[in-house]
Amino acid sequence: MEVEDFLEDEKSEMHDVANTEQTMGSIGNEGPSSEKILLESSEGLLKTKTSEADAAKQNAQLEESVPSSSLNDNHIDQSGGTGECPNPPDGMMESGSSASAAGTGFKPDFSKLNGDLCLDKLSIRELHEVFKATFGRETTVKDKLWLKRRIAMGLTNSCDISTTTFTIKDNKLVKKDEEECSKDVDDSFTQDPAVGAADVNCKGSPTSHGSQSEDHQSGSGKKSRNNSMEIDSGSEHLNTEQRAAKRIRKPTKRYIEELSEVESRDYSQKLISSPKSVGLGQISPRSCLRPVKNVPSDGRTVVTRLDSLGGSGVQVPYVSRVRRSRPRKNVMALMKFNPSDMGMAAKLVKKALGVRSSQTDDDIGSKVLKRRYTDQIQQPFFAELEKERQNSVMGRIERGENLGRSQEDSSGDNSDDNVVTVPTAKGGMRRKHHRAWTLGEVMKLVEGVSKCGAGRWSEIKRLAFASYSYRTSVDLKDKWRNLLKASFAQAPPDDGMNSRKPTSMPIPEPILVRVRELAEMNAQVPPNLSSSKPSVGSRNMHETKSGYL
DNA sequence: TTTAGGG
DNA sequence: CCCTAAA
Repeated sequence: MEVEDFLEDEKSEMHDVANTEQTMGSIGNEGPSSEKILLESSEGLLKTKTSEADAAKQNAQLEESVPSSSLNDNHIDQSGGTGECPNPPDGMMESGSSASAAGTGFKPDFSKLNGDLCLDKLSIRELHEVFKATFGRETTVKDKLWLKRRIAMGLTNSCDISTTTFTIKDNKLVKKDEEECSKDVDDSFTQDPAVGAADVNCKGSPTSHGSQSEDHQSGSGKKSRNNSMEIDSGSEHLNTEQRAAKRIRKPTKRYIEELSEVESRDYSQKLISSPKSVGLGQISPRSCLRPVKNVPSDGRTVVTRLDSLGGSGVQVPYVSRVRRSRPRKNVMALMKFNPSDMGMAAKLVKKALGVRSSQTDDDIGSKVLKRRYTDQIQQPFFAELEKERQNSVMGRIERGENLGRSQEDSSGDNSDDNVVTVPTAKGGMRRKHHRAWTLGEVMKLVEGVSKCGAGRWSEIKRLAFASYSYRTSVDLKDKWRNLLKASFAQAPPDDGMNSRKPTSMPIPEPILVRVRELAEMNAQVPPNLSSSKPSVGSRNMHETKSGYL
């Protein structure tokens, strides 16, 4: 799981990089010096998950760091004007290429990372090099994943400590302040060849930039609490590894969803400031409501917000929770079945491609695909069902219904989803993940029950509702329960049954009749009512049919 | 994971 | 619709 998480993280990081680079382009021009872009984008890769606070901090440290899209000019000017690197020591950067070295005095060999910015693509050997460049020492670890992880982390951390502790020169890690070098670190480092050089260079190291970086840190909740110890000290796994886990741990889906729901309104209204953080000039302690639009390769827009998890900033995708449905193990099997109901495909496609940027839920995308397939491929069983329905009561109804309110059917699909409502503070309980049942759905359900029997919701779900990623088996069950209730509650066959609740869409009597039949077949009839509806099916069935045919 | 029920 | 206990 961890591995997966990590991989995923890397993926998302890449997206961010793309985004970052874009942003870069525009900002770099006005920036003090534009050569930094290179370094910055590299940094961007690695600090994807850092909070805005961190970003601010880095602003101070890098002469001008990745301006997250929402950072305003102030930040940049500030950081730039602070006189970042007062005077980089002579030897420091051989290239004097301003940029990199600038604030941090940290100049890893980013060329290794440059270009595709993807550690993934590097060979072990290359990774070793990068590792060396990053940590200033060799490594013999063969594990690619470990290396990548380590490097990424090292670089990330370097943002924290580099200012006061280390600097890199010619691929070698150089300690800046001797005092800072704790024994532990020394010990571990003396094992390394590179350390020799490090120690030598230790003296002439640049002056600390801590001063100005602290200025900024006053604004960012947490300081860079780490000194030399924190850096990769060769104690390999333990300390750092744990920290790594802490830093990059992905929020659970549930967490994301829940948070999204809660904050959804805030976003739609004010993007930057939330009620909480607006008052404080500083960054909100909890989560910086800062939606960032990332444009992944697939073209979809992903909105993320920053949240602080475990102390470190994490980009939490802002999604709208449609429903927690268990991922299907066998998608193909799923796609095989699907009863009719076309037309929604178009809508869905539109929706998926549409303006909605919050549509991140995996549902939609796959839904569209599934839908497309399933429109073509129909499971024989339900195909037949479909055919059967053409001449049946249901068919009649369905078609009529579709004519009458087809718009609503599918638009209900659109309008309702995502408008997830949530309990409001002052009591008003708005609808949450509510999706009105369309008649088509109801009928599918009924058909499904008739075939599979009530209770086998899973089956029915799989067969008749494969394409509705919402609607879980539980939903079906619930709906059936309601139908049952409805079918028996009101509308005794030949009574004035026009007294329905104006609120909910009335279910056509024929359907109710059918439900009743099925209920009786399944002995689901409420005991008290069972007597009132003794003479069964054939008559009712016939009557109903004739009535509509 | 799926069902069955209660809330 | 959500949540859970059971199976």
